[in-house]
Amino acid sequence: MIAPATAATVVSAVLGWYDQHRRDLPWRRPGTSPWGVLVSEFMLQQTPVARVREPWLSWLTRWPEPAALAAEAPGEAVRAWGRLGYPRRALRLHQTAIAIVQQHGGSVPTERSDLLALPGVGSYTAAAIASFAFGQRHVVLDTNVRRVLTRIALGEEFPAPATTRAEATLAEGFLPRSPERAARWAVASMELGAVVCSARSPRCGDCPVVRQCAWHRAGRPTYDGPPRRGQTYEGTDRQCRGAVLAVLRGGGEVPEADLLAEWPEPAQRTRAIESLIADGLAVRTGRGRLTLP
DNA sequence: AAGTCGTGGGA
DNA sequence: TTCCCAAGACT
Repeated sequence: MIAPATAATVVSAVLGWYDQHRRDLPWRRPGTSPWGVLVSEFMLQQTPVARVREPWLSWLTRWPEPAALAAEAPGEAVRAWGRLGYPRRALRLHQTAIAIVQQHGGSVPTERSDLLALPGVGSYTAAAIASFAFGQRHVVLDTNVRRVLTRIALGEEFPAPATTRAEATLAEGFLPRSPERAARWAVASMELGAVVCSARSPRCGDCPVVRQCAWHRAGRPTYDGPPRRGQTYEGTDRQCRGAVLAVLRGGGEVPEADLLAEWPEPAQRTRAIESLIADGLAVRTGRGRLTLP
């Protein structure tokens, strides 16, 4: 835990820092719709900010509201997703647009429980949308905030692999009472983690709360917890799926036999195609051809 | 609850 | 060059 007075000091300092140093991101512009916020949150799941900027702008131009996307074939969403990665997110975003139209009259729901029920919206994303789009008071615990709080309050370099309840409790200890301030704290603490308190090379010299940071005070000890899971990619099914989908994104129907015919592992190629179909990211048309859904 | 799911860039 | 990891969700 952390002393309430200390938490309040940290919040004030971080809010002040945010006012001065916040990045100008398109989805933070005043006037961004809840739909715009929702789309940004989908795109930002595991994808860096820099790569989301352009796709977000064109996405919102093409589909300025949920109904516009809902009216499209899912494959259009997958194609427009481009190389953002994890294309199932595009599918889920499309499904979410449909759910918003069918169950919420075309407007992004404001209740956290309703947001949570949308496909592709988990604990973090629901809280983020409710906070950023509707100014509500929620614990918004993403990878940035987890790292910031772990360093400040626990004195460790990295949080545990999985979010614990103790961590959520810790985060609640920082959450300001007023919704307006809580919502600002949510973005601000995320921004601090993204820009200053980064995973690789934290810029403690620029940090507004170095003096309150247990990790810094302890001499920035190196992480000694359980091994952080690596993400080997070369040679995996994911790589193969990505290659298949890249071809399908090119458009048209592709003869399955020609699709990645040169792939070194035929079994893996077959597995990738079947799993993409199972996921709804590809469909077989007549005569053994594959296309986007 | 540990694995799976893309892709690219900075250190 | 290689490695690490980035506003997670889902099973």
